[in-house]
Amino acid sequence: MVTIYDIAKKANVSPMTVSRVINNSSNIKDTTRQKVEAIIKELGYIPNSAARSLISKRTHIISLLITDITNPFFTRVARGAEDKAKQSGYQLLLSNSDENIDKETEYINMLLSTGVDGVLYAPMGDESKKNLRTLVKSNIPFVLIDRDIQGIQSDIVLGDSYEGARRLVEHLRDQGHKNIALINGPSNTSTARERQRGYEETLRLSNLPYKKKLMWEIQYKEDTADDVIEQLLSLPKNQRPTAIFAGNNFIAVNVIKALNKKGIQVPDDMAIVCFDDFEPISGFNPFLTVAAQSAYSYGYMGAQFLIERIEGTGPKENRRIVLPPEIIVRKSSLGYTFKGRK
Amino acid sequence: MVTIYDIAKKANVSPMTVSRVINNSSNIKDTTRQKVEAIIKELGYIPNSAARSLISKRTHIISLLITDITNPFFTRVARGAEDKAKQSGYQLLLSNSDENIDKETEYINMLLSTGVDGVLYAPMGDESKKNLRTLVKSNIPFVLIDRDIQGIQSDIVLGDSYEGARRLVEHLRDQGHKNIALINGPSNTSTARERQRGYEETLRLSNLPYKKKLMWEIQYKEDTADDVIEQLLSLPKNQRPTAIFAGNNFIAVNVIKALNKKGIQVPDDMAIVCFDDFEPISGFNPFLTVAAQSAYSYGYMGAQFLIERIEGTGPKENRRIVLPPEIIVRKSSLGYTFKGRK
DNA sequence: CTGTTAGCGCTTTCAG
DNA sequence: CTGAAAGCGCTAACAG
Repeated sequence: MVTIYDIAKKANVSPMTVSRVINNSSNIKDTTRQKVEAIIKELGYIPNSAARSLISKRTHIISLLITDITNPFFTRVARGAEDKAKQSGYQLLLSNSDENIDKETEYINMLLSTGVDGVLYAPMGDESKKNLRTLVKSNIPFVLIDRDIQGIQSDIVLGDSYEGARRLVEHLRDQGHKNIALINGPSNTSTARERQRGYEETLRLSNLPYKKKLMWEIQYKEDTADDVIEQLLSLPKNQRPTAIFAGNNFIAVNVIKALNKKGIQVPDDMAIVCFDDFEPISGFNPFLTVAAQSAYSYGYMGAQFLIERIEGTGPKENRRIVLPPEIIVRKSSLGYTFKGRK
Repeated sequence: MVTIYDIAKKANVSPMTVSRVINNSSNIKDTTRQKVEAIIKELGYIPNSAARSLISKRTHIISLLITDITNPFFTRVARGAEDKAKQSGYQLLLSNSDENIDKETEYINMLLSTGVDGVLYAPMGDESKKNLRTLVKSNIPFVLIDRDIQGIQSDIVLGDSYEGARRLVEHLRDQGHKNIALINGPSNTSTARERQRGYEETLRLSNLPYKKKLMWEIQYKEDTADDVIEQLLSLPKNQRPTAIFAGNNFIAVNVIKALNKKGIQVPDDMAIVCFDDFEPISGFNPFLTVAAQSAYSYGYMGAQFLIERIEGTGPKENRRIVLPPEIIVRKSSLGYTFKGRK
């Protein structure tokens, strides 16, 4: 391994001078600088970042803690975060919590000992609060993305789940649907709660009575849609839903699969809408009507805010960015059964 | 920041004893260990990994260098790599080269200075050789995934592109297609070359003459499919393809979009097959006939081999794992035009 | 079983 | 503009 001492010896200067050259310090004679730079190149010297971190307390690594990179939503969050990180000279550490609080906690501990400069944090749910408290105690900057946690002060970038839900349900209503079911994600996430609020509010304002029997809650990751569908289909004909609002894209997929098993076709026999688009596939064989979120921006802006916190630029007050979802109407909510009934 | 000195003072032992406790060294009196551990917990001590790395030359970070996390294929590679890394106590640094050699080189330089323990490397193409040489020179272990590079010695995990191509083209032939076009990725990747070889070989063995005019090469990331489709459609009727073998999933999507612009419907007017599935969406609205690769395994096994290299376990000889693709026949290659013609 | 010493590679501080 | 000394937090090597 080449060190500044090797460079120094060969250049007949002190290690300190080499350090100054590396750090682009001013107050260096041009000829000295050139001589040193030549030798650095010649020997292929690379600064040892462990030694630097030991002094600077900075690693230039930020952690992206999400629930699952495999979800196209988070894939794009990751891409946005990575692009911004790279631009600013940071690297991105990837962690999947799998919506599991223990796994999340394990990662938090790994992150703390790795000494990341900050955490871009999509919490699995309200239980994440204890992990966030750990970060606060350790003085590690973080920015929340996608899901809000009550009582935690930080910058946050998320989507308007309430508004998206409202517009999705309005769309179903406008298609003539009366019995609209909600199959939501777990209510320990702010997004699920907001989506439910939007759902209930829209039904209320539309004079569509909402019934507990039409409202279900399942996990984002485990597929337990079969049970729910079983229950929904066993309702008396006049109460049975003709449309389903799924909490997110994965739930929608599982719901559709469960429906298909029962011989129910989407959209002919059942309309489906959900949150989160399926890029990049949605571009060519579009099927699901969705409230698409600017996932890339969540990552990009989140990383930007985080880096500003790390570097001490950026405002005193916490920023809260709420991005509007875009409703994209596709086949899954445009069945034949209700066409023209409006 | 809490250090071993703080712990030592409070426990009335030497820093070295604290260090031994942290590292689960044997030869520690049980009472001492317990006393120290209690204080570690009390003060919330976390070992400083920069200081450790400075001595051990290990960061317990491995880099995943891929072309684009946004491609579902690489998303799953990443997931596999991360799962294995976590199991073994490593963290994963994410880097997207975007099929761009300069970006890839930039990342290699960042990695070198971060001091990662190893690189799980999906090279953008043959140009990556110079970056691989850099790693070799710096003595950083790496494992290749997905794409092979001539003249580089290392463990490698990849798919059988030749075999997959053969079987996709045979499938098209069996559907009655005579004029089968190839729209391949850039020939500076081993995968594209192998797929082309499989394509040519199958046509030859099937006594289907292959023509230069039916063979095209485009980028994986830039969408230049429109030009190619324009050219293919302008061929005289008896030479015009009725089926297209696309080099990968992204190319297939762009090809389908380009066809649609021209009013050509898939699969009725044109059959399409390609490499790489579109998980997780393929599960419910399946459309493309594909040669699906075990992307997760590439990442998982690749990470395993890499960690074995890092830790000096594992065999002397380089391992070469070639995983067979699975052909999944779906709508996109089952059009009406040729049905029953066989 | 425990402690002392030295040093990993770099930068801060102070002196010239 | 340049250098010497000290130390970041930890552990290897040796001593007891």
